Order: sequence, then C-alpha cells, then structure tokens
Amino acid sequence: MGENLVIVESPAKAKTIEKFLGKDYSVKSSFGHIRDLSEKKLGIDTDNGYKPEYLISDNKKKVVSELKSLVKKADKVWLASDEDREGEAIAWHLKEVLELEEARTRRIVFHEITKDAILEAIKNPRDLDMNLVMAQQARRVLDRLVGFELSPVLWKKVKPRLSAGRVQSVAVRLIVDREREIRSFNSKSQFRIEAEFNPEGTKPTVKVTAALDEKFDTEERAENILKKCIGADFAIVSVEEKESKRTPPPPFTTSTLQQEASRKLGFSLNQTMKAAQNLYEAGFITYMRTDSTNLSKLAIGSAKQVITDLFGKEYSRPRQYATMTKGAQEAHEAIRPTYISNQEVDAGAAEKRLYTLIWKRCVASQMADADIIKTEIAIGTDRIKEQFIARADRVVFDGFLKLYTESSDEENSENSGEIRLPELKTGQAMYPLIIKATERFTQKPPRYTEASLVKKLEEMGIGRPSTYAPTISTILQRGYVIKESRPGQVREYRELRLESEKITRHSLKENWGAEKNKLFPEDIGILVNDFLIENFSSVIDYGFTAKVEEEFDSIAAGKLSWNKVIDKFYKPFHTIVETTLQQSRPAAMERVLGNDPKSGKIVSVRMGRFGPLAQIGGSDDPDKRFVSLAKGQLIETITLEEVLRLFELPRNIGEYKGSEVTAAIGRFGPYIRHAGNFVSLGKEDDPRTIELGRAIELIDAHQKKEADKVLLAFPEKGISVLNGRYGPYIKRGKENFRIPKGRDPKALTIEEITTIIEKGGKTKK
DNA sequence: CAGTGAGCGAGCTTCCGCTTGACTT
Repeated sequence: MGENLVIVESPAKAKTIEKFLGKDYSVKSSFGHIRDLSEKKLGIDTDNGYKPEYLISDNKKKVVSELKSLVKKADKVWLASDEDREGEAIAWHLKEVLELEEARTRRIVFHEITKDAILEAIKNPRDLDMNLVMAQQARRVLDRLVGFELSPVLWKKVKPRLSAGRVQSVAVRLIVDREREIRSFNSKSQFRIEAEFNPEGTKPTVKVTAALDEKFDTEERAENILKKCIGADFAIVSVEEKESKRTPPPPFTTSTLQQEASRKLGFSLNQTMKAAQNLYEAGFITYMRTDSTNLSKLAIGSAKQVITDLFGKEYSRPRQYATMTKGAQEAHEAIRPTYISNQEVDAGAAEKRLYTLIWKRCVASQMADADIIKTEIAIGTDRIKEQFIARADRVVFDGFLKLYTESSDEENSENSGEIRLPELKTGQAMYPLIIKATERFTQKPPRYTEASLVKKLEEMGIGRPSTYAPTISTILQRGYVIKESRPGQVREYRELRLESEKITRHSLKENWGAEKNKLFPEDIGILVNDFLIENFSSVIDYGFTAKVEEEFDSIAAGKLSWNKVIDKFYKPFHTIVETTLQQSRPAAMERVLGNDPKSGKIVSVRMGRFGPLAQIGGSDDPDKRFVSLAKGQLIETITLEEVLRLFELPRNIGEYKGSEVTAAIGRFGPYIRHAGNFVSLGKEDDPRTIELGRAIELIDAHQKKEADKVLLAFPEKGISVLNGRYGPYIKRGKENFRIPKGRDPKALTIEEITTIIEKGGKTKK
C-alpha cells in the first residue's frame, strides 16, 4: 500500500495514472458522484435555505467503504476529480464523506492523462473551490426542484409516469416546434434553368454544365427565356479563377463524434457511446465524454510523426483548436486514439469502425489545409441579359482531404464530388446541346435525427456530453417522440427542354419527403409540451438554461450566494405549480372534426387513457364508438375522412370452419383474426379490401407454419416444446422455460420436462 | 401482443450529471 491515495472519477483513468506515479501512490476511482439527493423524495428543505439532504446510494456504498479503509492507511489523500463544476463537487463530497482532514488532503487537477501533466499537477496542489462547489449545488437543486415539481403536475393533469425537466422538455419542444414549422411551411416551386454546352474546338463528347443564377417563378417566364435561346449564339464572357483553402475540422468531442458516427456509420447515439466506452476501457482512446477539442502536446507531436511517415512532411501541420461551444468546461482532451501510431485496433466490428473514424478525424486535424482553385465561367448570349455560370473546384493540393471529409446533414449535397472543367478561354464559342428549365420545390425544414438534435442542444448550451444520449433515450421512452423511417410521396414536376431548336414540355415524377431514422413528435409529447408552455413558459423557454448558467457562473465567481439564486427562482415557480394544480383542467387536446355522414353523430378526437382515440357520438351517447388512431396520425392534424376510414375496421369478412374471420389494424400492423389466432398481413394485402378466399389461404398457411414450430405436445398438462426465435424452449401456459444445454429437445419426456420446470429455468416472458 | 376509453382509489411514477457494472434475450 502506497503512502499516497489519489482519487479520480474513472477506473480506467486510475489504472493509467497509477502507472505514471510509481509505488508510493495508490490510485482509486470514485466511479463518478458518490452521493446525491434521495431518489424518492425531494430531498431539499425549501423552508430552510434549500438545504440539500445527500445520501450515499446503494450502489456506491461498497466504493465508499473501500475508499474509507484506504484513507485510513494513507498519509496523504489527493482529490483528482475533473476540473469542472461537477468534478469540484465530487471532490468536496469525497472530503465530507471520507472525513478528510485539511492537513493531509490535497486537490489537484489535470486536463490530459500524460505523465508530465500528472506530475505537474502533483507539484501544484490547491484548495477546494467552495464557490464552484456551491455553483454545482445550485445546479443540482434547481434541476431537482424543476423535475420533481413539474412531473407530479403532469401525473395529475395528464397521465402518470410522465416527466418534465430543464433539459428533456426543451428537447421535446424543439421537435414539436420543428414539426409545426414543417406543417405550416408552404413549398413554392421555381424553375431553374440549366444548360449543357459543347465548347468550340473540343470533341463532341465534352460537356460543360452551367446554370442561370436567377430562378423563375412561373413556367411562362422560364419558357420565355428558352424561347429567346432558340438559335442563339453563346460564348464565354469571362473565366475567373480564385485560390481558396479548406481547413480540417477539429478532433472529435462527444457531440461531433455522435453526429459523424450517425452520418457515416449509421450508428444510433447509444451504439456510438457503447462502442466508445469499450474502446476507452480497452485503453484505445481517450475519454469519450468531453466538450473539448484540445489535444495534448504529446498527441500533437505523435500525430506529426505519423503524418510525416505516412504522407510526407508537407502534409503535416500541427495545430490546436479553440472550443467554440457555449458553456464548455473542457475538463478533458478531445476524443483521440491513445496511441496515434495505431491505425487499427483489435476489437469488435463496431468498435473497429468507430476507432478508424476517430483516428482519421484526429490525424486529419493535424494535417495541412487543402489548396483548391475555384473556377467560375460565365457563358452569355446577346439574346438574354442573364448568364449561364459553370463552377468547378480543382484540388491543387489535397492536404487533409487525403484522409478525411466531414459529412453534412443536408440530404442532397450534389456538389460533393470534384467537377473538372476543360481548358476554356474568354470569347470561345459554346454550342448548347440542351437547355432545360426544371421545376424545383423549396425544401421544408428538416426533421431532427438523434444526432442533429444533440448538435442543436449543444449549440444552445443545454445538456452535457454525459447526458446527450440518455436524454434522447428518455424522451423516446416516455413516448413523447418516436424515432422511425417514413416513406416519401411521389410528386410531379414540370420540365421544359430546348433541344435541336425545339421546346418540348415534360411531366416527370420524383420521390419526395422520405424520412430515415428521424424524430417525430407523438400526441402525448405535443400535449405535454403545450401544457408546459401554457403554464410554465419561463422554464421551457429556450433561453432558460443560458440564463441560469449565467447565475451559476456568478456563484462560482463568488458574486452571488447559491441559495439566494434558488430562492429567486423557486418562490414564483412554486406559486405557479400550486395554482396550476388547483385551477387548470386535465389536458386532452380534444378536437371536434364534424359529423358522421351515416349517423349524423359528432366525430371527435382526443387523448384517452391508453392513447389518442377517435370517437363517434357525444360523451352522453350510450352507443358511442371508439377507435385508436393509427401510427403516424396526430390529433392535431387528422382529418374527418381519415377518422371515418379508421372506423371501417375491424371488418367482418365471413366465416371459416365455424368461426368468424375479421380484419383489422393493430399495434403491429394489419392482421386477420380467426378462432383466437392472429395472422399478420403483408404489403400485398389491405385489411379494408381483403376477401374471404385470400384470408383462408393465409390462415391455412399460418396454421401449417405454427404446427411446424411444435416439437412435442402434452395437451393434457398444457405443456409443449416449441421452436422459437432463440431456439427450442418449453412452454406451460404463458410461462416459458429454457432447456438445459446438450439435451435433444425432441427426446424429452414429460417427467424430464416437469423437473426442468420445477428447477425453474425461467426465461423472461 | 392484435384491447381498452370507467370505477372505490392504495401506492407508485419524476429531475440532471458524474461514473460503470450485472444482467437476460
């Protein structure tokens, strides 16, 4: 046992640091915060200066008792948690809980895990910064008060188990607001005129594509231009060349890693973070929850070496990047390979791919700018004043582009490839091969992906690297939003073509508006969002976090006391909570859509106990009918026609073997039901039109498939052995049991099965 | 798992940020 005990937050970090420090130092981890407010109660005395009541949670008791016994044996204790608000608080909680005496306790900080940085830190200990600790306490107490007072309001006024909070409610609001923006967006169409020219003196196969910068609102105006171009002589008016540079993007932070892994690898936030965690624990990368783009001197030097070896000296350009993000605390380095010389690592498939991405991004960030020559050629005729412009980028020196290009969120980034132009001179004649006026529609604002939502939250200074993925998981789990893909629609557009001195008119089709893995609001999310905005607009305000962060900064600077800041917020907030509980009525978002043409009864939609529903007949109508809204339908936007179609199902389509056959759409899509069995319908069958003959065909096929699944059956005991998704298993009633390894499931006797059941090798559900 | 849309109302649910397990399917 060493004479010095160093406590850091992460066990992987502890392992590395221990190697640097030698025998006299023992390095342990606190596994993050060691205590927190109670999980069940508010844990804040709102009548006595908001005194928080901290508890050591059950899963931290073991860590704390281990640390306690190590403290006893140590001469000096070094609190080495991160240098940010949370880290300072962790150090203070450790000091309190471990009852560390001032004289043998030191607070040290470092921003990178290198030997020099650690030794330097040990040489420069400081005292705990209690102002910073109190700023953290204010943050913690504020979040608890908001979350634990707002959520119960939702339980009473909307539905149990819902939640609201400073971060998650803004995330939901962004998605709801965006959906409404999309809905109210008026897509306008304009005509874009593009031409292909063959330059004078080149082979007939050489084509130069150029377009007018102006767009035309009507087909008539576009056609006028084309008409004037009939028989016109074109020539190059000007050739301009401009030198430009492209600079590499900085190395990854958590948020940019999540975005690029989503765009380039198609990873969800959780997949990315899981793979990154594995790489970190294996020692392959630095810490993956960071808001900093800094690289250690060591890493920059190592990158220089690697780049020189791989690409040559002219490709190396060491640099440090400034972090631009609002509220960044920069306690760690950027995410980078621990050893930049390792181009690949031995790990799982996802880990390997993520590592390569991290390696490329980090190395590229230390490479030279790319030199690009931008060429702009104007082609004109005296018939029209507008000019056709051809643009091209020529890479003179590729620099970092040799290794890495950042992806963009824009869906149609056509100009990503390099476009080359032949040698062209002013005055050179250009022969038009075709001139097209194509109708183009303005783009609606894009829906958020998980990663683009994180980007937005980070830009707003809301949430932290450690919470981005969990926050998105929460709003998905609450049912506020749903992540899914939706097919697009086919849209017609017009095109006029001028070819061989003749204008022809065409009507073409394009697929439009398909969404892949996007976040859509659900009714309950819209309902909760609107309820919160109506009653608690200040807390759900996009600027709320920024405002309170300023106050936390003042607390950290010693200019404000933490409980005064809380009091100023809590007094008015709590009053609104009370009046909302008393006054506001339960929220249901009811909309009356009109009358049912058959019965004349009123048709309405609203939020019911189990989700959104449509209703025919008023609340006092004894014969009122209900139906759930289908996936993708919203109370806010559904039409009377769509609701009436919902009531067409379930549909009785006849009788088979003495039982009724019905068709409907359930939670898992369209199905037919017969004698207690459900048969899913594929794309080729529509439950509204399917006929009995086809239904019987499907029922028989389904029954045959089910029979094949049964390996053994003991109907008198209600026990069967079935072949399932995860292999053979035993089924008794609704309970499933695993079959011990190495047993032939078909050879089991009923006695053997009952002993397996008694031993209780139960599987979940 | 393919339904429900009301009821006596017990007892429960919930936040944001630090950090990893110990689990089955």
